[in-house]
Amino acid sequence: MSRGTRSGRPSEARTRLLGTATRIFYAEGIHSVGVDRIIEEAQVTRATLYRHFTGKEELVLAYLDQADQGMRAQITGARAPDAAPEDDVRAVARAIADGIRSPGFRGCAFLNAVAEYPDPDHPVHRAVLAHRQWFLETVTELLGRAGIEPADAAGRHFVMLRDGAMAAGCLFDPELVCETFLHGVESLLTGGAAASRA
Amino acid sequence: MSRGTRSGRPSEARTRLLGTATRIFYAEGIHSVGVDRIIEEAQVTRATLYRHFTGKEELVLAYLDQADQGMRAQITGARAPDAAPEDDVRAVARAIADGIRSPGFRGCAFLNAVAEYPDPDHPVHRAVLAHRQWFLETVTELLGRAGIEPADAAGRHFVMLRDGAMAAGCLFDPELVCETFLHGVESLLTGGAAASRA
DNA sequence: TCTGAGGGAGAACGTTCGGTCTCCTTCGAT
DNA sequence: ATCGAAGGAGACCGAACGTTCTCCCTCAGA
Repeated sequence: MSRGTRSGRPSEARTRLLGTATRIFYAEGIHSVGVDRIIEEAQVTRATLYRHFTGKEELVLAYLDQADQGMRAQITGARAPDAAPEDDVRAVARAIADGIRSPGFRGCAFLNAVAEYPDPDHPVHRAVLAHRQWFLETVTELLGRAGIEPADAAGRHFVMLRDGAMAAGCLFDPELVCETFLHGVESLLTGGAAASRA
Repeated sequence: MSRGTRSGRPSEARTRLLGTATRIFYAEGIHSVGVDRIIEEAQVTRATLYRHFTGKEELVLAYLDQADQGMRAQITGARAPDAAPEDDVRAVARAIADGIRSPGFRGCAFLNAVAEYPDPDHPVHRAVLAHRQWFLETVTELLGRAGIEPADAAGRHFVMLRDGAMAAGCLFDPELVCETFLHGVESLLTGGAAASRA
Protein backbone atom coordinates (compact mmCIF):
# COMPACT_ATOMS: atom_id res chain seq x y z
CA MET A 1 0.00 0.00 0.00
CA SER A 2 2.81 2.40 0.90
CA ARG A 3 4.60 3.51 -2.24
CA GLY A 4 7.93 4.60 -0.79
CA THR A 5 11.16 5.04 -2.66
CA ARG A 6 11.75 2.69 -5.53
CA SER A 7 15.14 1.76 -4.14
CA GLY A 8 14.56 0.59 -0.59
CA ARG A 9 12.81 2.12 2.32
CA PRO A 10 10.66 5.05 3.48
CA SER A 11 12.55 8.15 2.28
CA GLU A 12 13.20 10.87 4.80
CA ALA A 13 10.95 13.48 3.22
CA ARG A 14 8.06 11.04 3.19
CA THR A 15 8.58 10.23 6.86
CA ARG A 16 8.62 13.91 7.76
CA LEU A 17 5.49 14.45 5.68
CA LEU A 18 3.56 11.64 7.29
CA GLY A 19 4.71 12.56 10.78
CA THR A 20 3.66 16.15 10.35
CA ALA A 21 0.34 15.17 8.83
CA THR A 22 -0.32 12.80 11.72
CA ARG A 23 0.41 15.46 14.30
CA ILE A 24 -1.67 18.17 12.65
CA PHE A 25 -4.60 16.00 11.55
CA TYR A 26 -4.94 14.55 15.01
CA ALA A 27 -4.65 17.90 16.78
CA GLU A 28 -6.77 20.03 14.48
CA GLY A 29 -8.91 17.82 12.32
CA ILE A 30 -8.68 16.97 8.66
CA HIS A 31 -10.92 19.19 6.56
CA SER A 32 -9.80 22.31 8.37
CA VAL A 33 -6.10 21.98 7.53
CA GLY A 34 -4.82 22.44 4.03
CA VAL A 35 -1.89 20.82 2.32
CA ASP A 36 -0.06 24.15 2.52
CA ARG A 37 0.11 23.90 6.30
CA ILE A 38 1.46 20.37 6.10
CA ILE A 39 4.13 20.95 3.49
CA GLU A 40 5.20 24.09 5.31
CA GLU A 41 5.64 22.43 8.70
CA ALA A 42 7.13 19.31 7.17
CA GLN A 43 9.55 21.56 5.29
CA VAL A 44 9.04 19.89 1.95
CA THR A 45 7.83 21.35 -1.29
CA ARG A 46 4.50 20.89 -2.91
CA ALA A 47 5.95 18.65 -5.59
CA THR A 48 7.44 16.33 -2.98
CA LEU A 49 4.07 15.70 -1.43
CA TYR A 50 2.54 14.69 -4.74
CA ARG A 51 5.51 12.53 -5.57
CA HIS A 52 4.83 10.36 -2.52
CA PHE A 53 1.06 10.57 -2.31
CA THR A 54 -1.55 10.79 -5.01
CA GLY A 55 -3.32 13.52 -3.05
CA LYS A 56 -4.52 14.66 0.32
CA GLU A 57 -6.83 11.70 0.66
CA GLU A 58 -4.01 9.20 0.41
CA LEU A 59 -2.18 11.20 3.06
CA VAL A 60 -5.20 10.91 5.33
CA LEU A 61 -5.36 7.17 4.72
CA ALA A 62 -1.65 6.86 5.52
CA TYR A 63 -2.25 8.83 8.73
CA LEU A 64 -5.00 6.45 9.81
CA ASP A 65 -2.95 3.44 8.78
CA GLN A 66 -0.12 4.65 10.97
CA ALA A 67 -2.51 5.19 13.88
CA ASP A 68 -3.89 1.70 13.33
CA GLN A 69 -0.44 0.14 13.40
CA GLY A 70 0.42 2.12 16.51
CA MET A 71 -2.63 0.83 18.33
CA ARG A 72 -1.99 -2.76 17.26
CA ALA A 73 1.55 -2.47 18.60
CA GLN A 74 0.25 -0.93 21.80
CA ILE A 75 -2.13 -3.81 22.38
CA THR A 76 0.27 -6.60 21.55
CA GLY A 77 2.75 -4.84 23.81
CA ALA A 78 0.30 -4.66 26.67
CA ARG A 79 -0.41 -8.39 26.60
CA ALA A 80 1.89 -10.50 28.73
CA PRO A 81 2.50 -14.00 27.33
CA ASP A 82 2.20 -15.85 30.64
CA ALA A 83 -0.27 -13.63 32.49
CA ALA A 84 -3.83 -14.48 33.43
CA PRO A 85 -6.22 -13.63 30.58
CA GLU A 86 -8.16 -11.15 32.72
CA ASP A 87 -4.93 -9.31 33.39
CA ASP A 88 -4.43 -8.92 29.66
CA VAL A 89 -7.80 -7.21 29.51
CA ARG A 90 -6.79 -5.01 32.44
CA ALA A 91 -3.50 -4.19 30.74
CA VAL A 92 -5.29 -3.13 27.58
CA ALA A 93 -7.67 -1.00 29.61
CA ARG A 94 -4.77 0.56 31.44
CA ALA A 95 -3.02 1.34 28.18
CA ILE A 96 -6.16 3.08 26.95
CA ALA A 97 -6.43 5.04 30.18
CA ASP A 98 -2.79 6.07 29.93
CA GLY A 99 -3.45 7.40 26.47
CA ILE A 100 -6.41 9.44 27.68
CA ARG A 101 -4.36 10.90 30.51
CA SER A 102 -1.39 11.77 28.31
CA PRO A 103 -0.87 15.41 27.30
CA GLY A 104 -2.13 16.32 23.86
CA PHE A 105 -4.86 13.69 23.97
CA ARG A 106 -7.55 14.70 21.56
CA GLY A 107 -9.87 11.72 21.44
CA CYS A 108 -9.90 8.69 19.18
CA ALA A 109 -8.28 9.45 15.84
CA PHE A 110 -10.75 7.15 14.11
CA LEU A 111 -13.88 8.50 15.75
CA ASN A 112 -12.71 12.02 14.97
CA ALA A 113 -11.97 11.10 11.39
CA VAL A 114 -15.27 9.34 10.78
CA ALA A 115 -17.11 12.40 12.07
CA GLU A 116 -15.65 14.22 9.08
CA TYR A 117 -16.32 11.40 6.61
CA PRO A 118 -19.92 10.28 7.10
CA ASP A 119 -20.20 8.69 3.67
CA PRO A 120 -20.01 4.90 4.27
CA ASP A 121 -18.52 4.36 0.83
CA HIS A 122 -15.65 6.76 1.33
CA PRO A 123 -12.23 5.08 1.72
CA VAL A 124 -11.54 6.98 4.94
CA HIS A 125 -14.84 5.86 6.43
CA ARG A 126 -14.14 2.29 5.42
CA ALA A 127 -10.68 2.42 6.98
CA VAL A 128 -12.28 3.44 10.26
CA LEU A 129 -14.78 0.61 10.08
CA ALA A 130 -12.01 -1.89 9.37
CA HIS A 131 -9.98 -0.69 12.33
CA ARG A 132 -12.95 -0.87 14.65
CA GLN A 133 -13.82 -4.33 13.44
CA TRP A 134 -10.32 -5.54 14.26
CA PHE A 135 -10.44 -3.89 17.68
CA LEU A 136 -13.79 -5.41 18.56
CA GLU A 137 -12.66 -8.86 17.53
CA THR A 138 -9.40 -8.54 19.43
CA VAL A 139 -11.08 -7.44 22.62
CA THR A 140 -13.79 -10.06 22.30
CA GLU A 141 -11.21 -12.78 21.91
CA LEU A 142 -9.36 -11.50 24.96
CA LEU A 143 -12.53 -11.50 27.04
CA GLY A 144 -13.47 -14.94 25.82
CA ARG A 145 -10.07 -16.23 26.86
CA ALA A 146 -10.73 -14.69 30.27
CA GLY A 147 -13.88 -16.78 30.55
CA ILE A 148 -16.34 -13.90 30.33
CA GLU A 149 -19.53 -15.17 28.74
CA PRO A 150 -21.06 -14.34 26.42
CA ALA A 151 -17.81 -12.96 25.07
CA ASP A 152 -19.30 -11.06 22.13
CA ALA A 153 -21.66 -9.11 24.38
CA ALA A 154 -18.80 -8.40 26.77
CA GLY A 155 -16.64 -7.25 23.87
CA ARG A 156 -19.31 -4.85 22.69
CA HIS A 157 -19.67 -3.57 26.24
CA PHE A 158 -15.92 -3.02 26.52
CA VAL A 159 -15.78 -1.17 23.21
CA MET A 160 -18.74 0.98 24.22
CA LEU A 161 -17.01 2.00 27.41
CA ARG A 162 -13.82 2.68 25.51
CA ASP A 163 -15.60 4.79 22.89
CA GLY A 164 -17.29 6.81 25.59
CA ALA A 165 -14.05 7.27 27.48
CA MET A 166 -12.16 8.31 24.36
CA ALA A 167 -14.88 10.76 23.39
CA ALA A 168 -15.15 12.34 26.83
CA GLY A 169 -11.45 12.21 27.65
CA CYS A 170 -10.75 15.57 26.06
CA LEU A 171 -14.04 17.17 27.10
CA PHE A 172 -14.20 16.30 30.78
CA ASP A 173 -11.58 15.84 33.48
CA PRO A 174 -9.41 13.00 32.12
CA GLU A 175 -8.77 11.63 35.62
CA LEU A 176 -12.46 11.17 36.30
CA VAL A 177 -13.01 9.73 32.86
CA CYS A 178 -10.27 7.15 33.37
CA GLU A 179 -11.57 6.28 36.80
CA THR A 180 -15.04 5.71 35.42
CA PHE A 181 -13.70 3.69 32.50
CA LEU A 182 -11.43 1.43 34.54
CA HIS A 183 -14.20 0.93 37.06
CA GLY A 184 -16.56 -0.10 34.30
CA VAL A 185 -14.06 -2.56 32.86
CA GLU A 186 -13.45 -4.03 36.30
CA SER A 187 -17.12 -4.62 36.91
CA LEU A 188 -17.32 -6.18 33.47
CA LEU A 189 -14.60 -8.63 34.48
CA THR A 190 -15.87 -9.44 37.95
CA GLY A 191 -19.50 -9.57 36.95
CA GLY A 192 -20.60 -6.36 38.62
CA ALA A 193 -19.16 -6.69 42.12
CA ALA A 194 -16.97 -3.62 41.79
CA ALA A 195 -19.36 -0.93 42.95
CA SER A 196 -17.43 -0.31 46.15
CA ARG A 197 -14.84 2.32 45.27
CA ALA A 198 -15.92 5.94 44.95
CA MET B 1 -29.63 35.30 21.13
CA SER B 2 -31.87 34.70 18.10
CA ARG B 3 -32.16 37.89 16.09
CA GLY B 4 -35.30 37.11 14.14
CA THR B 5 -37.60 39.61 12.48
CA ARG B 6 -37.89 42.97 14.15
CA SER B 7 -41.66 42.75 14.08
CA GLY B 8 -42.54 39.49 15.80
CA ARG B 9 -41.50 35.91 15.31
CA PRO B 10 -39.00 33.71 13.45
CA SER B 11 -39.46 34.68 9.78
CA GLU B 12 -40.10 31.92 7.33
CA ALA B 13 -36.83 32.26 5.42
CA ARG B 14 -34.86 32.03 8.63
CA THR B 15 -36.71 28.89 9.66
CA ARG B 16 -36.04 27.30 6.29
CA LEU B 17 -32.39 28.31 6.55
CA LEU B 18 -31.90 26.85 10.00
CA GLY B 19 -33.80 23.70 9.17
CA THR B 20 -31.73 23.10 6.07
CA ALA B 21 -28.50 23.85 7.90
CA THR B 22 -29.47 21.44 10.66
CA ARG B 23 -30.23 18.67 8.22
CA ILE B 24 -27.09 19.10 6.14
CA PHE B 25 -24.67 19.79 9.00
CA TYR B 26 -25.86 16.74 10.87
CA ALA B 27 -25.78 14.46 7.84
CA GLU B 28 -22.54 15.62 6.25
CA GLY B 29 -20.51 17.54 8.78
CA ILE B 30 -19.77 21.23 9.06
CA HIS B 31 -16.47 22.12 7.45
CA SER B 32 -17.23 20.07 4.37
CA VAL B 33 -20.40 21.92 3.43
CA GLY B 34 -20.32 25.46 2.19
CA VAL B 35 -22.89 28.20 2.57
CA ASP B 36 -23.68 27.83 -1.12
CA ARG B 37 -25.11 24.36 -0.52
CA ILE B 38 -27.24 25.64 2.33
CA ILE B 39 -28.68 28.69 0.60
CA GLU B 40 -29.36 26.61 -2.46
CA GLU B 41 -31.28 23.87 -0.65
CA ALA B 42 -33.01 26.37 1.62
CA GLN B 43 -34.02 28.30 -1.49
CA VAL B 44 -32.93 31.63 -0.17
CA THR B 45 -30.38 34.08 -1.51
CA ARG B 46 -26.98 34.79 -0.16
CA ALA B 47 -28.08 38.16 1.16
CA THR B 48 -30.90 36.60 3.14
CA LEU B 49 -28.49 34.35 5.00
CA TYR B 50 -26.35 37.27 6.06
CA ARG B 51 -29.37 39.30 7.03
CA HIS B 52 -30.31 36.72 9.66
CA PHE B 53 -26.88 35.46 10.70
CA THR B 54 -23.59 37.26 11.05
CA GLY B 55 -21.88 34.39 9.26
CA LYS B 56 -21.54 30.65 8.97
CA GLU B 57 -20.34 30.32 12.53
CA GLU B 58 -23.52 31.82 13.94
CA LEU B 59 -25.48 29.41 11.77
CA VAL B 60 -23.52 26.53 13.27
CA LEU B 61 -24.20 27.82 16.78
CA ALA B 62 -27.90 28.13 15.96
CA TYR B 63 -27.84 24.55 14.68
CA LEU B 64 -26.35 23.27 17.92
CA ASP B 65 -28.69 25.42 19.96
CA GLN B 66 -31.63 23.85 18.17
CA ALA B 67 -30.24 20.38 18.77
CA ASP B 68 -29.77 21.24 22.43
CA GLN B 69 -33.34 22.42 22.78
CA GLY B 70 -34.58 19.32 21.02
CA MET B 71 -32.73 17.06 23.42
CA ARG B 72 -33.95 18.97 26.47
CA ALA B 73 -37.49 18.60 25.22
CA GLN B 74 -36.94 14.92 24.55
CA ILE B 75 -35.72 14.34 28.10
CA THR B 76 -38.39 16.34 29.86
CA GLY B 77 -40.90 14.53 27.67
CA ALA B 78 -39.52 11.13 28.64
CA ARG B 79 -39.87 11.79 32.34
CA ALA B 80 -43.19 10.84 33.86
CA PRO B 81 -44.27 13.02 36.80
CA ASP B 82 -45.55 10.20 38.99
CA ALA B 83 -43.26 7.37 37.92
CA ALA B 84 -40.56 5.72 39.98
CA PRO B 85 -37.25 7.60 39.62
CA GLU B 86 -35.49 4.55 38.16
CA ASP B 87 -38.14 4.39 35.48
CA ASP B 88 -37.32 7.95 34.52
CA VAL B 89 -33.74 6.84 33.94
CA ARG B 90 -35.00 3.91 31.91
CA ALA B 91 -37.23 6.21 29.89
CA VAL B 92 -34.31 8.49 29.08
CA ALA B 93 -32.20 5.49 28.06
CA ARG B 94 -35.02 4.21 25.90
CA ALA B 95 -35.35 7.61 24.24
CA ILE B 96 -31.65 7.56 23.45
CA ALA B 97 -31.91 4.04 22.07
CA ASP B 98 -34.86 5.04 19.92
CA GLY B 99 -32.78 7.84 18.47
CA ILE B 100 -29.94 5.48 17.64
CA ARG B 101 -32.33 3.07 15.94
CA SER B 102 -34.09 5.75 13.92
CA PRO B 103 -33.26 6.09 10.22
CA GLY B 104 -30.76 8.79 9.35
CA PHE B 105 -29.03 8.51 12.69
CA ARG B 106 -25.53 9.84 12.30
CA GLY B 107 -24.20 9.95 15.86
CA CYS B 108 -24.27 12.70 18.45
CA ALA B 109 -24.47 16.12 16.83
CA PHE B 110 -22.30 17.55 19.58
CA LEU B 111 -19.60 14.90 19.50
CA ASN B 112 -19.48 15.21 15.74
CA ALA B 113 -19.25 18.98 15.94
CA VAL B 114 -16.53 19.03 18.59
CA ALA B 115 -14.44 16.69 16.45
CA GLU B 116 -14.33 19.50 13.93
CA TYR B 117 -13.69 22.24 16.49
CA PRO B 118 -10.87 21.04 18.77
CA ASP B 119 -9.95 24.53 19.97
CA PRO B 120 -11.35 24.80 23.53
CA ASP B 121 -11.77 28.56 23.17
CA HIS B 122 -13.88 28.35 20.05
CA PRO B 123 -17.56 29.24 20.58
CA VAL B 124 -18.69 26.00 18.95
CA HIS B 125 -16.46 23.94 21.23
CA ARG B 126 -17.75 25.83 24.24
CA ALA B 127 -21.34 25.27 23.19
CA VAL B 128 -20.68 21.54 23.11
CA LEU B 129 -19.11 21.62 26.56
CA ALA B 130 -22.07 23.56 27.94
CA HIS B 131 -24.53 21.07 26.50
CA ARG B 132 -22.62 18.12 27.90
CA GLN B 133 -22.39 19.74 31.31
CA TRP B 134 -26.14 20.17 31.39
CA PHE B 135 -26.68 16.58 30.29
CA LEU B 136 -24.33 15.17 32.89
CA GLU B 137 -25.97 17.17 35.66
CA THR B 138 -29.44 16.19 34.53
CA VAL B 139 -28.63 12.50 34.40
CA THR B 140 -26.76 12.62 37.70
CA GLU B 141 -29.73 14.25 39.39
CA LEU B 142 -32.04 11.60 37.96
CA LEU B 143 -29.81 8.81 39.19
CA GLY B 144 -29.48 10.42 42.61
CA ARG B 145 -33.26 10.64 42.84
CA ALA B 146 -33.33 6.92 42.02
CA GLY B 147 -31.13 6.25 45.01
CA ILE B 148 -28.05 5.20 43.06
CA GLU B 149 -24.97 6.12 45.10
CA PRO B 150 -22.62 7.73 44.51
CA ALA B 151 -24.78 9.57 42.03
CA ASP B 152 -21.97 11.53 40.38
CA ALA B 153 -20.01 8.37 39.55
CA ALA B 154 -23.18 6.75 38.25
CA GLY B 155 -23.91 9.82 36.15
CA ARG B 156 -20.47 9.70 34.58
CA HIS B 157 -20.93 6.01 33.93
CA PHE B 158 -24.28 6.62 32.24
CA VAL B 159 -22.86 9.38 30.08
CA MET B 160 -19.91 7.20 29.11
CA LEU B 161 -22.24 4.45 27.96
CA ARG B 162 -24.33 6.96 26.09
CA ASP B 163 -21.32 8.49 24.36
CA GLY B 164 -20.09 5.07 23.33
CA ALA B 165 -23.51 4.07 22.09
CA MET B 166 -23.97 7.29 20.13
CA ALA B 167 -20.52 6.98 18.59
CA ALA B 168 -20.94 3.34 17.59
CA GLY B 169 -24.61 3.60 16.64
CA CYS B 170 -23.83 4.58 13.06
CA LEU B 171 -20.74 2.38 12.73
CA PHE B 172 -22.03 -0.95 14.02
CA ASP B 173 -25.38 -2.69 13.95
CA PRO B 174 -27.68 -0.23 15.76
CA GLU B 175 -29.73 -3.06 17.26
CA LEU B 176 -26.73 -4.61 18.95
CA VAL B 177 -25.51 -1.21 20.09
CA CYS B 178 -28.86 -0.42 21.68
CA GLU B 179 -29.02 -3.83 23.32
CA THR B 180 -25.56 -3.33 24.82
CA PHE B 181 -26.40 0.19 25.94
CA LEU B 182 -29.72 -0.67 27.58
CA HIS B 183 -28.15 -3.67 29.23
CA GLY B 184 -25.38 -1.48 30.64
CA VAL B 185 -27.86 1.05 31.97
CA GLU B 186 -29.91 -1.71 33.57
CA SER B 187 -26.92 -3.15 35.38
CA LEU B 188 -26.06 0.37 36.51
CA LEU B 189 -29.53 0.66 38.04
CA THR B 190 -29.71 -2.77 39.63
CA GLY B 191 -26.11 -2.81 40.79
CA GLY B 192 -24.82 -5.35 38.32
CA ALA B 193 -27.39 -8.12 38.58
CA ALA B 194 -28.46 -7.88 34.96
CA ALA B 195 -25.99 -10.26 33.35
CA SER B 196 -28.66 -12.79 32.56
CA ARG B 197 -30.05 -11.79 29.18
CA ALA B 198 -28.00 -12.52 26.07
C1' DT C 1 30.23 8.12 -16.71
C1' DC C 2 25.73 8.29 -17.33
C1' DT C 3 21.05 8.01 -15.97
C1' DG C 4 17.15 8.68 -13.39
C1' DA C 5 14.79 9.28 -9.05
C1' DG C 6 14.40 12.46 -5.11
C1' DG C 7 13.94 16.81 -3.78
C1' DG C 8 13.86 22.08 -3.70
C1' DA C 9 11.74 26.44 -5.54
C1' DG C 10 8.00 28.48 -7.21
C1' DA C 11 4.56 29.82 -10.78
C1' DA C 12 0.17 28.73 -12.21
C1' DC C 13 -4.20 26.15 -12.72
C1' DG C 14 -9.37 26.25 -11.94
C1' DT C 15 -12.49 25.89 -8.16
C1' DT C 16 -14.57 26.90 -4.01
C1' DC C 17 -14.65 29.26 0.13
C1' DG C 18 -16.99 32.89 3.26
C1' DG C 19 -18.49 37.35 2.83
C1' DT C 20 -19.99 42.04 0.83
C1' DC C 21 -22.17 44.69 -2.44
C1' DT C 22 -25.97 47.02 -5.41
C1' DC C 23 -30.48 47.07 -7.32
C1' DC C 24 -35.28 45.86 -7.48
C1' DT C 25 -39.68 44.16 -5.54
C1' DT C 26 -43.14 43.05 -2.03
C1' DC C 27 -45.75 44.09 1.83
C1' DG C 28 -47.20 45.31 6.45
C1' DA C 29 -47.40 48.88 9.92
C1' DT C 30 -47.59 53.57 10.96
C1' DA D 1 -49.58 57.36 1.46
C1' DT D 2 -45.18 56.23 2.99
C1' DC D 3 -41.41 54.36 5.05
C1' DG D 4 -38.53 50.52 6.02
C1' DA D 5 -37.64 45.68 6.72
C1' DA D 6 -37.64 41.19 4.20
C1' DG D 7 -36.39 38.97 0.42
C1' DG D 8 -34.84 37.81 -4.43
C1' DA D 9 -31.15 38.09 -8.19
C1' DG D 10 -26.70 38.27 -9.03
C1' DA D 11 -22.16 40.54 -9.51
C1' DC D 12 -18.04 40.73 -7.03
C1' DC D 13 -14.12 40.35 -3.63
C1' DG D 14 -9.77 38.35 -1.80
C1' DA D 15 -8.27 34.28 0.02
C1' DA D 16 -7.60 29.49 0.37
C1' DC D 17 -8.36 25.14 -1.56
C1' DG D 18 -6.14 20.81 -3.97
C1' DT D 19 -3.51 20.01 -7.91
C1' DT D 20 -0.23 20.28 -11.83
C1' DC D 21 3.48 22.19 -13.94
C1' DT D 22 8.44 23.59 -15.29
C1' DC D 23 13.19 24.12 -14.12
C1' DC D 24 17.29 22.95 -11.72
C1' DC D 25 20.23 20.63 -8.52
C1' DT D 26 22.08 16.44 -6.09
C1' DC D 27 23.51 11.95 -5.60
C1' DA D 28 23.53 6.93 -5.71
C1' DG D 29 23.39 2.84 -8.63
C1' DA D 30 24.23 0.73 -13.18
